[in-house]
Amino acid sequence: MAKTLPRNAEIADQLDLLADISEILGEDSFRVIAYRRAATRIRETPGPVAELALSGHAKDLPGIGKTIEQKVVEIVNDGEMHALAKRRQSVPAGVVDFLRLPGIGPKTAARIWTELGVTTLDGLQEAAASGRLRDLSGLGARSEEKVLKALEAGAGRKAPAEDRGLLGAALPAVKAVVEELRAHPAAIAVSEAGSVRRRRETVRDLDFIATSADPPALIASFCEAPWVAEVVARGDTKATVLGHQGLRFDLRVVEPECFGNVLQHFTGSKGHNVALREEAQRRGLSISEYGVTTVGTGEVVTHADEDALYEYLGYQPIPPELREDSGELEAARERRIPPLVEPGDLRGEMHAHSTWSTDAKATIEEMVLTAKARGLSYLCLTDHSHYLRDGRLEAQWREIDDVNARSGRGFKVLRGIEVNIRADGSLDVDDDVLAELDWVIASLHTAFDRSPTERILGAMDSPHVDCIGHLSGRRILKRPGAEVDVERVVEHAVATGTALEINSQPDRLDMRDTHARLAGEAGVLIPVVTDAHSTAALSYAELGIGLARRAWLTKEQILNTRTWAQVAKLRKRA
DNA sequence: GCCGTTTTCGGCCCGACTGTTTTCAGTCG
Repeated sequence: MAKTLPRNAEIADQLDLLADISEILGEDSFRVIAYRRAATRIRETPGPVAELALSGHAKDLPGIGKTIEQKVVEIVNDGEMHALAKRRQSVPAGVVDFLRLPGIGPKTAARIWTELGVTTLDGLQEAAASGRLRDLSGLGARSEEKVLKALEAGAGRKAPAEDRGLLGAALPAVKAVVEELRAHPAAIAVSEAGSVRRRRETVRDLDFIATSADPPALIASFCEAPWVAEVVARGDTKATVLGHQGLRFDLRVVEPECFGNVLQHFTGSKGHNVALREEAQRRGLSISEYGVTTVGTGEVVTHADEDALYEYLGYQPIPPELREDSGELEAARERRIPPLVEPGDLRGEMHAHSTWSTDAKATIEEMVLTAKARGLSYLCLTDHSHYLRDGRLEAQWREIDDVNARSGRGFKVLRGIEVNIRADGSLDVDDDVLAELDWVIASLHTAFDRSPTERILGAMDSPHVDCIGHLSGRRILKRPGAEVDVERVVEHAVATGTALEINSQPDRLDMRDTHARLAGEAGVLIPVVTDAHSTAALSYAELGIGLARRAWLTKEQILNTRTWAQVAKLRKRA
């Protein structure tokens, strides 16, 4: 039997651990950076990197060379990179955990271990409590205090992803704050920044950049807003506050002439900025949040406008969602950044539920009214198949007909369904019933670990299945989702003419960005859907559009930017 | 360890903050 290949996440974790250990051992810092870069690259690669490494193509990925490719092959063969296996012998496992504590980096971690002989978090806690930490030069009572406080809060013992929240939870708050700041008389320009602006699926700190005629007044209004639970830091140009749900908001007020530079800097990503600066450096330019310096002359140029900054550097303006160091700089140099799909491009909803699904909250009519108000012209009602047995499907159709009769021209409800792909791969609705429907979504809802890829491929073979719902079944921050071979699925979607949805539920966002990009490049038709179980949830479309933009998708690649008549012609049964 | 519009060798982003120290190394984003 074939060996199961290590997942990208596992390879990346090993590289990150190797980087941590190498850093503690004081090895060449540029090699450490190379390990970390490779780890990030591998984590963001849509297909299995192990497979690429075996065929000698992993080194085609930027940041991966012969040596790291070989290390990936070692994982396949022996379960662990040899360099990692060797170094683990020399550094106690607990010392690596020190790095997760604030203020403790590789140098300090190494000295705590070698000079104090402390090798566990418990040992560190004791050393800090008994005042032994201050024996190290450069560390004092303040450092001990900080370490103790962090350890009490559980730092170092949990995974780093756990302090992130869902974009869907943060985005409404971010928009409200931007609007509030803009309405202030002292405000000139206000923008969100950071990972929210890039529409990353999870976020931590929420960043805002503003220009103002009276910075202290704007800062004051920000800190004294009713939604602020605690002011963490407050200066004349910068403040950090906590909201009541624990979200952290960061506002920087800057001079109007460098608004573009600061916004670009604080939008990130870090990888994008590093790559941008490296390219600039080769041309004798130095970029910072304060402007672009020509190294030879010392001349500094600032930009009030972010697009103008990119143009000055020789790039087509790059939408925030693409700034992940995943090919956007090269594309922008060659002016190949595509016009990305926008929220207003959507014409219909293709995955939504009504009270016919007992887990949903709104009637068909209520869903229709909200969809209409959002500017849509059709809605595929795709209630769960298991709630539509024993004549209930026909009854649902009668209600659909009634609603259609009442809502008149300009809007249409289509007969759809979301069928389950059972553990054995079969669909839980008969073909003769599916044949009568306008839109059929097949989804995994159970047994995620039982041959998910084969079950999905099988569902796509059905002439009645128009679309696969939430491909992996993941719940962000809750469960990882099925191990689906996305490359095979995408290939088969093209071959069978099956669509693959982008599900906009805040904790699904499934397919994820890198997979959606792969599907789009292959020519799969991709509906952006909300899977709404309430009228309010129809607004999640914005999250799905953010995901689609992160996947470099244009209006043409998104199925429901078309009218229903146009969509119907693209169905596999058409 | 990776990489190339000066380079297959010799580079590798930038600035602020922190805690400690007295000029800075380490950490952070």
